[in-house]
Parts: sequence; C-alpha cells; structure tokens
Amino acid sequence: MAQRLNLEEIGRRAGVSRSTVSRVVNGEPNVSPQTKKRVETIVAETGYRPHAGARSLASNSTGVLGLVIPSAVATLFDDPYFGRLVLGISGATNEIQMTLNLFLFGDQADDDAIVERVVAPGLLDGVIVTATTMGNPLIEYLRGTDMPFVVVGRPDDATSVFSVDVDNRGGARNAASHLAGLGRRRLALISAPSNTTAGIDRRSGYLEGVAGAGLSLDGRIREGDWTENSGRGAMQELLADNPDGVFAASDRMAIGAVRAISDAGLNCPRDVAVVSFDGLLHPDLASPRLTSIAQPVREVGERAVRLLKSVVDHTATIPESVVYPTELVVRESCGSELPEVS
Amino acid sequence: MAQRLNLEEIGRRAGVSRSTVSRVVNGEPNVSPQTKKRVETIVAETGYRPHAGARSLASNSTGVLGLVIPSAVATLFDDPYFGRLVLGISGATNEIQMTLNLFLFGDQADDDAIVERVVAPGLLDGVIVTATTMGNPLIEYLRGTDMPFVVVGRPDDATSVFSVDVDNRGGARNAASHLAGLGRRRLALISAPSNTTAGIDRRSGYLEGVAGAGLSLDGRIREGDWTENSGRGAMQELLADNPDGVFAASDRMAIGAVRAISDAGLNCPRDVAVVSFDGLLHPDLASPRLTSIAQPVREVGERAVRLLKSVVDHTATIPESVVYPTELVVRESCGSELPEVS
DNA sequence: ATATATTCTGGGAGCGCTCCTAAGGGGGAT
DNA sequence: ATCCCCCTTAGGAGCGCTCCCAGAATATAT
Repeated sequence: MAQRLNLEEIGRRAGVSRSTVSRVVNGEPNVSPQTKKRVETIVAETGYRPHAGARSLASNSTGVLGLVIPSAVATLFDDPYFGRLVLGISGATNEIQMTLNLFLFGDQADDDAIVERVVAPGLLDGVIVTATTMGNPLIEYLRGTDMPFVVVGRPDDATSVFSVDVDNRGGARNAASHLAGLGRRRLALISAPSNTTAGIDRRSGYLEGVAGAGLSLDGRIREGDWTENSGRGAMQELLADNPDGVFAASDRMAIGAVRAISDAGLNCPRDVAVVSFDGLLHPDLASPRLTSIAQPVREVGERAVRLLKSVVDHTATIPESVVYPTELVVRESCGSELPEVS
Repeated sequence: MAQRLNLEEIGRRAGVSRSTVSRVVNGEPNVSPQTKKRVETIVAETGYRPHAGARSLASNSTGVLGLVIPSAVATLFDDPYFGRLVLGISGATNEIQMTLNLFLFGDQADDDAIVERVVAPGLLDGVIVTATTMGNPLIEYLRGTDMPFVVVGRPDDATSVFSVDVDNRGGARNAASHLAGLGRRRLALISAPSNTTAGIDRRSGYLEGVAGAGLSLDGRIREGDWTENSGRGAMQELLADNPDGVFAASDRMAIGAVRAISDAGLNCPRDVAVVSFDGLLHPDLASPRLTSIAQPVREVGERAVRLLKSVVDHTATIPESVVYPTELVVRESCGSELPEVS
C-alpha cells in the first residue's frame, strides 16, 4: 500500500506545500492560477479527499447537522409527516453541502444515551429537534450546551429559541368555520394527544372556530394518539352523540373516523362531514377523499435547515419563530358542493 | 471561559495522566478501582465528552454508519417502505452504540457530489446502500474503495457483495397461487418498474406462479411506478381485458387499482380480486382491506446493520446474501372465504 | 533606479485523541 | 529476604488538518 494520501503527500507530488494544497482544496484566494491547476490535477488523479475527522479537529466544525426525533414520536416514524419532513431537511442540507445525521430515539432509556452522542463535540455543527411534546427535556438540555439548535414545532417558550412551525391554531379554526359554513351544527373533535403542542394548538384553534360560529361542542371531544385505530375508536364513541361534522387532528385519525362512520351504517359526508389535518395522504387512500387542512411540511424542513445554518454561522443571533400558514384543501369528505379538480 | 475540556485537563483535575483517563472513558481494563472511580467522578462533574473528530483522526474509526438512498427512489421517500426501513436501521444502529448518517440523493446531478462525501475518509465506518435499480453505479463505485458496505435489495452480482433482501420471487409466486387457488382464471399483473430488481423478481415470480397453475397472462401486464396513480392507470387499461384477479407489486399501486375497479362500477373482490405486495399499509387505508404479500422490512434493516457491523469489524469477510421470507396476509381484497381475525 | 504595496507560498504550532513503549510498584513464589 | 512477573500508570509520537505569521516573489508608485 502506498503512502496514505494527505495534504502533505499531494503537496509533494505537486511540488508545493501542504498549505497551498489546503488553500486549493478549500477554494481559498491567493493562489496563482497555474499552481491551482497543477494541484487540482493531482487531486483529481489521486482521488484525494480530506479527512473529515482531522478537519473537524483542526477547524472545530464538521459540516454535519443532526435531526433528533425523540422517543414519544419515533414509533410514528412511518407517519407520512416524518418522511416528508426528512425529505425537506435532507434536500436543504444537501443544498448547502452538508451532511445529515439522524437520531431516532427508541424508548426513554435510549434517550439519555443518545443525547450524549448528540452533543459530543466534534460530531455535529448544529441540531434540529422535532419537539412535538410539551416540556421536552431535550430542549432544556440543549439550551445548557453551546450546541446550536432549531426546534420544529412550537417550543414551550417560543421567545427564547429558534423555531419553525405551522399555524396549527389558524388551520384548525378554519376547519371549524368551513364545517359550520356548510351548515353543520353538531360539530365534534377528534384531537391529537394533549401533551403535544400541535395537539393543544389544533384543539384550541378548533374550539375558537366553533365558538366563532356561535356553536358549541357540548362534550363531543375525544382524544386520539395520531393512529387510525384511535381515530376509529374515538369516532365510535362520538357517534352516540349524533355529530354531523367532525374535525380529526390528523389524516390518519380521520381515516379511522371515516371507517367508523361507514361501519356504523352511516354515510360520510352525508350524515357526518369530516375534515382532517395534514393533507399528506394520497387522496385515493381514503373513500371519500379527505378534505384537509394541509400543512407545508417539506417547506418547514427546508426552512429549519436554513435557519439552523444561520445560527451556526452566527448570522442569526436573536431567537426567531417562523410560522407557516396552512391551506384548506377541499375534497369529498366535507360534503362541500364545490367542484373538484382532480 | 475555562480551559476547554480534554483528556489532559480531566487528568490534571483527577491527578492522573491523559492515558489513564482515556482508559477509563473507553472502559479498558488495567485501571485500579479507586483510580477509575476518581476519574469517573470528575468526568461526571465536568460533563466531559470526548471529541469525535479527534477520535476519528487517531483511531481511524468514527462510530458512524451511512444510509444511502439514491435519486431513483429518493422521491418515494414518503413510501411507508422507507420509513419502516429507516426505523429498523436506526434501531439497530442505536443498539450497537453507533450513529446514523442519512444520504438522500435528489437528482442525478446531486449524486456525484454526495458520493464524494460518502466515501470521504474519517466520516463513516461503513455504508448501507438501498439498491433497487439494476446496474446501480454506486455499488460499482463503492467496490473500488475500501469503504465497507452492505446492499439492501438484490445487487446485480449477489455473489460478490454483502446483501440483505426479501424473497420477492417466492412471495409473488405465492400471490399467483393464492389467486388461482381461489378460482380466478383471468389473472393480470401490475408490475413494478422493470429497472428495479424488486420489480423484476416480483414479475418473474408471479409469472412462475401463473404458469404453475396452468394459466397464462395473455398480455394482461402493465407496468407502474410504485404510485397510486400509476396503479390506477394500469388497472384502467387492464379492465379492457376483463381480468378476474390481479397482483399489484406494491400496496400503493394496489390502492390505485382498487380505486380504478370501483370507478368502473365493478366490485373488488367479487369481480376482480386483488393481492398486493408489501403489507405495510394500515389495513383501514383501503376498502376493501388488502390481501398482501408482507415483507419484513424492519427486520431487513436491522439485519443489514448487524451485517455491516461485522464487515466493518472484519468478522465477516466472504460476501453473504441474506434473504428473508415473505408472508401471505389474507384480508378482504382477494375474496377469500377465510374468516378474518381483526 | 529605489521604495512600497500586494500577491503568493511555506512551515511551525496545535487541535484532542489513540497507540505504544517503558518505567514504577506490589504481590507471590522460591 | 530476594527475585520475577504482572498490574498499573505516564508520556512520547503521530493521526491530517487549519490557522497564522513570516518570508519570497511580483507588481506598482515615486
């Protein structure tokens, strides 16, 4: 085996010094054109690549960003939400020539051990934390370190950390208005877990919308856990109260709700109109096709990366909360008479 | 700001040398109990963590594994398949105390740039490549480097690389037998892309099964691209030939097929029975619930990690292909009279 | 022509760790 | 008591890079 390729060796072959090679490799100025060309030729010929660890050690930066998905939600990783989020984050990370590290926490026991690795020096330049739960201890923890981080979702104290979220509240409010506007009067809610900020916000937004329409829920509220099964169970219970319109705080719970409605011999949307949140499922996955409050998950991911990058670069220094709007996508399940464009 | 924490500093505070601290931190033997305790106390008090880059530089190993999903499939990342795969890979990676790097390639232009980063020395100890397409250039490329890697899926030349796959062929054969066994005679196929190994294997397996039942497809074959829309389009075309049973090479294409069947005013399973491949979708997502050839995606991911680990450790040296069996899960869409246990 | 900027290049120092060798110290065997 | 061996500890060397400063080479002004 020949001498391991390093800056010194490339320099030797090109007849220049280590420093000059370093400048060429990093695209720094103050290198004469002919020297640059000569070095680049050798680099290309030899297939030289700088050693990431050595770089990290010397420069104290790694070019790697981390994405942390805590235990409470890791089991939901096959929810389309996370796939889309990862897609956005990964795309933006590639764009800025960085690398993405994925930390999926299994159970709580795992969490502590992994946290150690997340904040280990010389591994990551910054971290994106998906913080769906209230009082996420990881956020408190990160605050005590000098690891730059950005929260996806609404942190408890939105004024002191960088975050990117969607307007859960406004979206849910809109869902209520839409149902009420279609003449539905006995509205119901299948909410997301109340220990998640998204769950809380969607719930309060919906309640606002219901009140704004001069209606009331009269106890027609059940809490699900994001899954189809929980949505189905919740709807079964709600049906005893004869609702004529329901908002499910996620696509998947809405799927379960629709199933419960038809299992009970009722028709959606005729007997019960359904509006969901997310808008991530392929329309054909539900019959009837779901009317949904769509959230721009991919954009959220991309934005989180750009924001993190600017925190890492110290371009952004005072905490900032970005909130993306949602969009009502009307399909069949709400019983609207609007013509649908497929 | 105090002196940056490093081995030397911890050693100074504990009254021992750098080397001794290193031994304690790495759990190496030959350290007296009292010394060990003393060092551990200081480490805990100070919150010291070794510098990952320095470690990588000195030991030439990083504790990081990479997962590469090439451009051809990255856009399908919201397919439940990948979520499940990542879940398995991430879980197993955590278990062996390693970290996971995710490389999602966007378009072909990206690919080359990212490949550079994948093989950069001092970043990864090994790589898992999802190789669904034939002639994947990345595999050829990796072979030319000394980066350990494992392929998920069937590589072109399965005898020369480590790989983990499912028995696509056997599963698809089973789908055909099952349909034939239920009395269906005019079978059809909605195949996966023919430039993917899974697509090829499922197709040939199905054809085998059809022939084995003494039947023939008579041109009732259409090729989809994994998506619901392509499945729907394929089925629409196939309906012209009056099939009474169809195998769709993925859950999502089956969803589209079912939709096309009901859009045509026909009933599934009465008029056309459907069997899908994957078994990853929540049953409630389809009406009727899909009978499917289920593949153990999560286990595949876990196994790939363990296999890669042993390649990295040089425990495994001669290429090995692991193939997981599939399982026929009977639900409603095939029209079987078997009682269903929900 | 000389003086002064400016561009380019080289090499020392040091990042924090692991690996290795060597030396110190305490026990058991003789 | 003496010797030897093994357990324990210390510190040098070196991994490959970046950062910085000094010196050489070249360009510009006077």
